[in-house]
Amino acid sequence: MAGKVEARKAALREKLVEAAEIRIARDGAGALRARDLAQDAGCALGAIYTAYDDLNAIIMAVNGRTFRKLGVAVRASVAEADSEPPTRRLILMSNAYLHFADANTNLWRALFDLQMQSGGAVPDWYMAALEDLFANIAQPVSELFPDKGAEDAGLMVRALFSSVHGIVLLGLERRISGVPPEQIERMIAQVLNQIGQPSEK
Amino acid sequence: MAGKVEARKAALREKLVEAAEIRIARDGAGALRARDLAQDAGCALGAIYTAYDDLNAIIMAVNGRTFRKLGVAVRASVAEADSEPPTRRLILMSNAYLHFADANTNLWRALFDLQMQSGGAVPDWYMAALEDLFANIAQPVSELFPDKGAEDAGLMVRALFSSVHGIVLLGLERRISGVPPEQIERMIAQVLNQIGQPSEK
DNA sequence: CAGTATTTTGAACGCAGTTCAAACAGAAGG
DNA sequence: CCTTCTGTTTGAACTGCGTTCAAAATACTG
Repeated sequence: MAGKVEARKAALREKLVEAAEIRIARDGAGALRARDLAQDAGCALGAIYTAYDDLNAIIMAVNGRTFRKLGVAVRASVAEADSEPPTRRLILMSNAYLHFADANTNLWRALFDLQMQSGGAVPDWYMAALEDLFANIAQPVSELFPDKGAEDAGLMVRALFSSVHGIVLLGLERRISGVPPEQIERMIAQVLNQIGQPSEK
Repeated sequence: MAGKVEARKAALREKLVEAAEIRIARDGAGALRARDLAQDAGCALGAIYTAYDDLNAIIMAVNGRTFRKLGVAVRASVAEADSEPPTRRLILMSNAYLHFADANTNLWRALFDLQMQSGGAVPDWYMAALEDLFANIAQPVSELFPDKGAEDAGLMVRALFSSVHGIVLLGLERRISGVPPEQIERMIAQVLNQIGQPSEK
């Protein structure tokens, strides 16, 4: 039976990402240790490297799961909000983004903590996951700025995502921003309401 | 002579930050190695730890210099622009921020890459340097939103800084954003012009 | 110049990620 | 049931890191 070995390896991969996810969520991606992981997954140290190229690959696998959860959270925030005005929908999604980042800080940080040195190329599925996130805000943006061409609209989508990301990023870094979490929502709303306000004719 | 030893230590500290700055600028803070640093500074490995607590403290010292240079660049961008409208001044400063980050990517990244685990507290001068950065944009913001109270204005200042920071951060990460650098300016302008537009009254 | 205090040094320690020779388990043949 | 062969699993060992600290070098003092 050839599938037996495959199945075993798949089970190991699964156990490893699960263990890694728990540890990253608790202590951050920087504190992930191969030896701890082997212990948690009940495998030998070397076994890790039969399932993944290196620790970074495991972090990337965890990132894949995190992206999925983040996508679910963001989409859920506007699932029942079709009839809300676009600015309101942007705020709902941004707040969902904020709350996800706040509740899963270490996992969320790992998403943007790609080990910059290693290799260089980001996997395709990673880019695709980001595009998916962008896609959520493309609709409200096109409603807000119907006159913009495809290129400008695309830039605006990225710009808005990046803005909210920046506010959440520095906002959650209490030590840096000095802003308590409950005020981050207000900052997002201030910026998005301002952006979404109708132009003076 | 007691000052002799002090002077020597001060010279060593200086040589170490300079060497560290060069290496960080070239290879990033994550690639800084104690042994390389000792070689560059022409001192023994252990000597590093007579001048600084650890490598992190040296990175922080480099961050101090980077903050000063960044402050100079941002202030210079609006030095002759007193009579420009506030939105225009915000855009000028943001572009200066972008260009500084683009030209000194590794040094700039190190500013926000504080080793989150170590200690926890950020030094006072670091917070003060950030406040200085914020202070630059407080003036245009108060002109744009004269009705906002002190608290809301403060939040808006932080929100705008964070937004621009986010746009620059993800924008410079070509692998993530897929946006060529010359378009980042357009994103910033789109967002700030939108925010600065007069309300429909 | 001897003796003492201070500073500087780099070998050594502990702890990482990763490798790979050896131990092992399973299948096939005798 | 044992032997051999094959592919898998293992964890000791290798390398490279930040950091320490006993010893060597240097500077001070009587």
